[in-house]
Amino acid sequence: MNIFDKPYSPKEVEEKIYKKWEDSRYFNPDSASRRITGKDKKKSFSIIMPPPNANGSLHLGHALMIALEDIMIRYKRMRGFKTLWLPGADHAGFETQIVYEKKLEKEGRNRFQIPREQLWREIWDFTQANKKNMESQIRRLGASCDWSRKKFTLDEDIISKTQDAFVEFYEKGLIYRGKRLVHWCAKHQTGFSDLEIVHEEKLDPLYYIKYGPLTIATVRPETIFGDTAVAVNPKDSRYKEFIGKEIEVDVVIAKLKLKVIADKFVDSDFGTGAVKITPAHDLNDFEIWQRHKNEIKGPVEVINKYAKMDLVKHFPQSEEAKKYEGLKVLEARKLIVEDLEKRGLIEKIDAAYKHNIALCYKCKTIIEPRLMEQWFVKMEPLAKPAIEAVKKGKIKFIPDRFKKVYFHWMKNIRDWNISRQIVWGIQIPAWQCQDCDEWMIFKNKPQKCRKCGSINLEQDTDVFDTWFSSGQWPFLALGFEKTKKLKNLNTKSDYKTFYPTSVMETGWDILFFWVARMIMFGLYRTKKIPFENVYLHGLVRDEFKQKMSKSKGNVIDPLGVVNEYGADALRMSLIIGNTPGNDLAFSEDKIRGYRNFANKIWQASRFVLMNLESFNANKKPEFSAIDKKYLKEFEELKKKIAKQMESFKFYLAAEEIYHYFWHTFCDKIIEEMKARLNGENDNPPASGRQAAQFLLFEILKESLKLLHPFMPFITEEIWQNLPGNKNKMLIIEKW
RNA sequence: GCGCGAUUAGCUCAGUGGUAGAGCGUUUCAUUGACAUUGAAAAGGUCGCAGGUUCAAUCCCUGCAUCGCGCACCA
Repeated sequence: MNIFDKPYSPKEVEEKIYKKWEDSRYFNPDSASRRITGKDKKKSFSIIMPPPNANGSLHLGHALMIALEDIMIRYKRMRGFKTLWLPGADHAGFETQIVYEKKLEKEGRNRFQIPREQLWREIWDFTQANKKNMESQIRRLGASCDWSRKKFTLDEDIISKTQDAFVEFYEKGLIYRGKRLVHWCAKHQTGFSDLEIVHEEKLDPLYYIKYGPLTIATVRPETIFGDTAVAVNPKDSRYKEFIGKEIEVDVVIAKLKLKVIADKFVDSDFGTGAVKITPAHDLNDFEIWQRHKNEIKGPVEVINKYAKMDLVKHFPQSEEAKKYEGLKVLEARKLIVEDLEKRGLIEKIDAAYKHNIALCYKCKTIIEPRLMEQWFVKMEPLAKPAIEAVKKGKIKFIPDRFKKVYFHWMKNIRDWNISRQIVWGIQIPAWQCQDCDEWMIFKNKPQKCRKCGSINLEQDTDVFDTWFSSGQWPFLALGFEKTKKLKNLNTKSDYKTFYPTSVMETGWDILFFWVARMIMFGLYRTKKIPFENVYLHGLVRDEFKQKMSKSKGNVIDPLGVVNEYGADALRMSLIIGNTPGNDLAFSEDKIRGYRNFANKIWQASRFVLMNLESFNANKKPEFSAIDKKYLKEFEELKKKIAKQMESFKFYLAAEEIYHYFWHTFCDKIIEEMKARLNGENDNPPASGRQAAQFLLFEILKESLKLLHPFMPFITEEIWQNLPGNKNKMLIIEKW
């Protein structure tokens, strides 16, 4: 029975072929490289798959990532490299926790009422189920990754080594605990790093408030209770006489004695040129306080973690204070403005002052800066070598322009708050004495407090920012051991063979979150770059360039597409027309086009095979001039495509082979050969037919190889049905 | 505010210092002989605007405009 008697059915073929690949174990470099010969056999090529978040299903962005990486991997494997693509899944700390919290909400439950261990277990089960589902989805997309090496970011060894890193950083002085203003989301009840907040332009009233003898302008009058000073620019002649003096300010619930200080930060042209200083609730004011620690009073916290007023403790004797207690920030703002107005203390109000406010990136709740003790990583010493490595070209960015964005961020980097007040993550190995508050950093619980000797020690309940562990993913996933000397490592160690990895392929949107941190951590811990190339893909958008989102209803499910049109068609439609760093407009029309192309490959193969009667592959026929021209052309095409593959121009390579196969091989060569295959216009008939057969068969075979990285399933299926290819597999053929 | 992109055919995008390219779409024609998931052909572009460099600019430089994005502690 000839497989070409039926139309090509991706659904049947793809699952069958994937199973064959897995059974062959050729995804594993140890098996595959034994079968491939070539001068590059000893060289390795490795990609660590960015582990998808184990909190949902794969979306088109994942499909794009899989397609790109599989193309590189298959190409290099066929080129004879020892090729490893290591798959994994990410526990995705905060992200997963909020996905799970939404689920809890639907069930009428609340995370704050669930004991820590139980919540952890529940989320664990949740991620395990997602993980399994995602792995099968990755298979459907044709990923030739080595499943025997798959890793999860909460595997025991990963947790352990992440904690080691924290201890090591601490010992080297790169970690400190500090009471700082932290970006706090009152809804999620956790602090964030600078990257997890977004800024949004907003119009708010700007209040001019009589402030003792001065007038100040503010958008947050409710923080007035926490004011500890007034600042002016040292050069501002209007306020010269006040500098260094104390003024008395009526803040409704009390009279505050505040010192006037001079600081260059203050812009004389803004507002009145005098600024109220609230170190507990404003990042700038906090910094001003730090510069004037000896002159003025420190932070007075008047807003609590629920973003509600909390001031009676500071003003116990004030009756008025009780009125404000427990009010939400915005309610308190309204009330204080009313009260100030009653006292004639509001000078004027600019109704629509345009400014930027900080929001939680996830729920868009207004960030309430809050004074908290957290663990911070000193970034500057880590950033320096990471900037150098890119500057010197040890790590290349594709596209190159992202270097600039990277440098800009790295040069202005600030210390990184890695404490998160959630349960889903790797718990920080820090222990606090309950008697004297001393902190100790050890992998395991110390016997007793080093300061007071108490045995009453508790572990920090906070967990790491998930990027603290993902930042170390490339070397941790490859089994890096800090404790052993490198030369003592088993020679078969994956770390030794595959690190530094060849390419990190991921979305540009996580350049700072992830890529930059991997470079910093990699250089610091392993003394090597974690990868040689960074390939950054863009966002997959809908056909109108709109972001896909559930609420817009324009989400395309990659698995739905695979079921209807096949993974090969999906992959082509994600690759062609998609340049690195740019977003992609995606539509079903496009997929249909490549489904048609798959059919074209099928039909062309069918035609060539149908006409192979009495063909002797071992006997090289006499080629005509035009035959030679075609063969030469094809050789040139191969070289061109190889060059494009090496320079990461997959969109060009794919288009090139697509165009050649359809419009040169099918439309021209096959059409021309038809007459010769039928023995027409041929003298003597046999040789012309032989040459035509040879030519068609040769170009078909070689085209399948060129197409394989892009469309692995259909090419493999056809390959195995070519005469003489029984039990042979295209996946390990020499390119 | 600082920075980064983009601007080329109806749409989505490539591209190059020397008569403009692809895919999709459109129009016309063809066709039971691998394939209608097809073939042949056609229409369609002052390559955002203004200067400059050059023998020659869509490409290099400068400025401007429009759109998009990133970063950012001016109350």
